Amino acid sequence: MSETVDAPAERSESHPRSSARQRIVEAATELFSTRGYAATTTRDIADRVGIKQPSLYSHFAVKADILIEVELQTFRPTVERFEALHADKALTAGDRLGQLVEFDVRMLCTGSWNVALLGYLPEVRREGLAAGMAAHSHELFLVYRTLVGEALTENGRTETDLGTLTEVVFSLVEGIILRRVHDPHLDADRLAPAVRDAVLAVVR
Amino acid sequence: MSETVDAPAERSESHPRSSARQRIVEAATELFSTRGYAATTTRDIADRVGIKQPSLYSHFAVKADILIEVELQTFRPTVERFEALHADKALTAGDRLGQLVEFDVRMLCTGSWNVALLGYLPEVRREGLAAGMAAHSHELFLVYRTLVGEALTENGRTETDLGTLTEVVFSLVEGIILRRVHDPHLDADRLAPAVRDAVLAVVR
DNA sequence: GTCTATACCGCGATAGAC
DNA sequence: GTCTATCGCGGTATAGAC
Repeated sequence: MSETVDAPAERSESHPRSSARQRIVEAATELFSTRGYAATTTRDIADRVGIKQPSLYSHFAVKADILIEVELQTFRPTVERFEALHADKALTAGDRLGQLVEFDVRMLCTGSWNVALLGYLPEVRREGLAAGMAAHSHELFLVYRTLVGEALTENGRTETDLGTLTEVVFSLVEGIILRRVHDPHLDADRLAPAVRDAVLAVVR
Repeated sequence: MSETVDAPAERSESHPRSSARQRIVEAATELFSTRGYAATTTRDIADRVGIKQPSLYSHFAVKADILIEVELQTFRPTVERFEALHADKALTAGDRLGQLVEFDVRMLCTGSWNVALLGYLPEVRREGLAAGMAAHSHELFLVYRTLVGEALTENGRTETDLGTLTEVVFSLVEGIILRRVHDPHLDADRLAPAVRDAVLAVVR
């Protein structure tokens, strides 16, 4: 569960001299995202890395462990960033909500692949492999609910059902994941402000 | 491609005396939605229907054809309904947009299973099996764009990027599909008006 | 740690009797 | 149209040499 990370800071950018384990994780990230988990074979991954299929098992005991590591490396940095944005009390709640939305949409638009979709794949959820992503998503939902609540009171709205409105805001942001399925090359600079403005209009 | 439907009107409700073919489609709808297409085996489907696996091939030539039929039966009625709502010129554009959103959210919330997710599964898209759903989605997008455009002029807004705003509205509605993955029992009566109000706030 | 060889299983689909 | 039997393939994972 808790894993020590000893790298200085800039590690996840994929050095040219990455370890074999790291290259496996990166190949799997692409393949799982574009083909799905069940439809990606261990041979696909090994081919992409340039090793033979059984060599994967020197680094991971079972296929599912590769997916777990993909999750960890994908969502760890974003969670940290969310916490920082959430805590910056120098801004109004509306500004913090807006910044969070913009950051979130940019993450969903600009990652190399549409990794966020992974947590919604039925085979991933059914095999209980989405625990990390579900936890991340739930934590993020709580942050959104806090900010939406603060923004509402800031705007003098006390009548609204906070839970439902947070669901709507969350739906608006996460919907970007599905948009990206239709168009893999979303323009973050165009969409992020538009979604931010939409969220702020909803809580106003 | 074009298939004659000779049933009177009420056929898709699954009679107790359904044909074997129809029971296959209904079992597959549930299994594909909850386990994914690749992860659902033809034996799974046959077991659910109460026949042996090879008997499926008396009704469908290949597994993919079952998915195609699931798509057809799922999306045909909704498209017809969309057309009707879109064409009702007795209402203002805002009202028509609101009604369309409410209807759409209710469809996404209340179907027996989260079928809409099917069109976003990587393995379905990669094998070119999402054509029907993609066409449905594109057609729906055009309807939304028209209504969003009319609502904007109705509200005196001419400055806005119509394409981007339509993407935002669409994202808001489709995001419900992902919400339902987290919570399969969404309350349509609570969410549909909330999403409608959010959309109307965004175009105001 | 990577390789070759292979075990073992479950998949989609076919053949042919009834 | 459904059954039993089975084929051929490709999946994950292991064994053991190097």
